[in-house]
Amino acid sequence: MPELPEVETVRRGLDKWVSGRRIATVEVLHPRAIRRHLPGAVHFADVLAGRLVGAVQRRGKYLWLPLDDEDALVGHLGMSGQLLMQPVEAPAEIHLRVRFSFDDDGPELRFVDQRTFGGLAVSSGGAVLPAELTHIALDPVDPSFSDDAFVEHLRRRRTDVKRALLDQTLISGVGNIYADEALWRAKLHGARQTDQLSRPVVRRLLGHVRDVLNEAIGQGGTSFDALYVNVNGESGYFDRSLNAYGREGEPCGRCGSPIRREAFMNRSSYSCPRCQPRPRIPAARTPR
DNA sequence: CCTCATTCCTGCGGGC
DNA sequence: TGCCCGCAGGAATGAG
Repeated sequence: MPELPEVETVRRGLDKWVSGRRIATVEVLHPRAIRRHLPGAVHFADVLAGRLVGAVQRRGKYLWLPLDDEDALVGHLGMSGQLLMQPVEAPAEIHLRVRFSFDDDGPELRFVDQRTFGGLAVSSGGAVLPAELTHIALDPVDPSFSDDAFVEHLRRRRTDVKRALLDQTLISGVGNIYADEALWRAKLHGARQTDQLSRPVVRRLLGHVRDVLNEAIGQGGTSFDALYVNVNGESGYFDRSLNAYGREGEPCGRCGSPIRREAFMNRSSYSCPRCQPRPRIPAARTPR
């Protein structure tokens, strides 16, 4: 499940392996992988052939390869997407969706994606910031991220704090895993209402979000299975550091209470029943 | 402008 | 042995 640390790990690998190289040919093996590229697969391949790749960029869970002539190749890994560097002669992966060769005949770039939630698209004139990403908020690792603006914005919302953390237009890069980890560190239940949290509490929570993301980046991300890997096909090992996510029934690292799992937004939330008590009024929705 | 539910997709594992 | 179902879940989309 690639979130910011996993995408950043991929970005670093891509930057090392494809920046400065010129794309030769592009082969689209599954149309769904380029569904966001409205002109279609033939145009996608044609417009990328011969383009020089610049320094690889990232915002939240999106990454993009700036191209000469100010366009950009935008990518999102979705649930199971991988961007892999492979020797040209390596056999095709089962879920290989798009393949890029380079004019130096070196290793090729492959987009592999089992569940096809991810995708690639060419953004016209999007080298600095692709138009497809303008609605995505800065991520907390970005030097331009404003902590003050985030605190005010979140407190003006009327929703659960976990929903807010997952809202990419409010803060980007946080997914289910790191939301649960940050909430555990902040000793907050995800169902707490955003408009009832004090500024210091929100600020502290943001600090934990940033810490957990940075620590995970330092360890090459989290991986529970082979679905998430870096460009060399290796898994990160931050999962050894997880305190809440996926640990149902295991003792809380602070108080020893068994970690609980609750349904939330058609997925799972993990938390400590003692450190993170459920709010007394789960969803008191008073008309304004 | 919000807020929220729905939808996309496939492999895996549990239950019967 | 094999089938069915639920689960994993990021983000676009549209309704209200």
